[in-house]
Amino acid sequence: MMKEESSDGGGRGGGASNSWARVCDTCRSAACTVYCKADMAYLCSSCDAKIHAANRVASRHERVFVCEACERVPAAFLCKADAASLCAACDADIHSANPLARRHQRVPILPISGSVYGPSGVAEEGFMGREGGENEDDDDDDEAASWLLINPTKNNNNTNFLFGGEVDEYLDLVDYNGENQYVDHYNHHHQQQQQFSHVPQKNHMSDSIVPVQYQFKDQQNQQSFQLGLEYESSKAGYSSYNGSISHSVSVSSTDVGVVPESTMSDMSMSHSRPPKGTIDLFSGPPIQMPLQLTPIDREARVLRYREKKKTRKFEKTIRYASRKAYAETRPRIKGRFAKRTDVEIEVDQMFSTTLITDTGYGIVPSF
DNA sequence: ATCTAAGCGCAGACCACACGTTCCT
DNA sequence: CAAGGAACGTGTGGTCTGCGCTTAG
Repeated sequence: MMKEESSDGGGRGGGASNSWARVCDTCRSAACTVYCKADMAYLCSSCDAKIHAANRVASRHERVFVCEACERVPAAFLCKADAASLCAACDADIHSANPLARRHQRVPILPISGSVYGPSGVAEEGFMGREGGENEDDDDDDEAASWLLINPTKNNNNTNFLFGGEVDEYLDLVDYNGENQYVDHYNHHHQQQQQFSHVPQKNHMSDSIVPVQYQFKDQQNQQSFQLGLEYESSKAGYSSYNGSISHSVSVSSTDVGVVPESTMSDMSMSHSRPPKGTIDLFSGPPIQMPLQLTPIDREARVLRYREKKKTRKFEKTIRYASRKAYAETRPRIKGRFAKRTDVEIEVDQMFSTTLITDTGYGIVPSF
């Protein structure tokens, strides 16, 4: 879904967004976040707030969020699964990538009118309070923050194990989870919870994404919870995808304080205690979270998260075509690779020799 | 309303081995 | 410092298996 460097006007760079994001038509510095139909202008959230909060007429202007993928054209669809506003092109691009993506439920995006920054919507401080605030990013921000960042005042002693990784791993986790449907459930709360200062410490688990479920696979009496979400997966008709997601997101709510405590409490979690017989891995003293994120750091991390989210790919990527070719020709027993017999090796050698002599080329890995 | 069994779907494990990377001489 | 070899780690796909969820009885 790589975006081409289109030439449809709109300056590049600028602000805290992508270098190729369209910049605000007003301030010419920040990345635009909404498109005002009435003004036919792309505006950053700051200018949008200023302009459309100026008077009642202006506040009635219908705006639409800019596509979160290309950030260059107005969004046409809202992907519920990704919690992302996408233009038609990006929507088609992203959701044709693989069968899972195709199952994402999208709805035509509705224009915004009135003040999205006002108190009626969300607390101004929370929604627009940050410098260079990106309102369309707030879902992402909140999403990221809700997972990455822990309420410093309630330093949950359960959070450290699972989310012991550094923030980027957090991000990866969220990224991995893909589905952001919990955002809606969390938004309201996290919009009031923008001040996070602690992030987990880096762990030594791995440098890659590890599904949450995997880490607790062996724990008995694991009680999955789905972050208080009603996925309505089967009802919605994308059971398989949501199923997998639920696997990813599902964690032992009892054993792990995956979610910031405050969130947990708001979710009316019914499983607040480990079941009897299980080992509470998190009952120990809380690990200190020394790292404090400055707003800039936070911004950078959220941006990085968003970048990764945009470029994520669900399809399997073949890094070594030669290995793929070998794997496909390799003998198998019940799907498993089997040892080659001498005869097979000789045949292979004959073929490879023939191939080289015929074509003049050997098998060269293609990257 | 609750329990149980059956059915279904998905994620992960498994295997051998060529190739890439790292380390050492 | 460069070159060569050894050792080790990685990646690849089809099938099986276990687990969780849904549905029916």
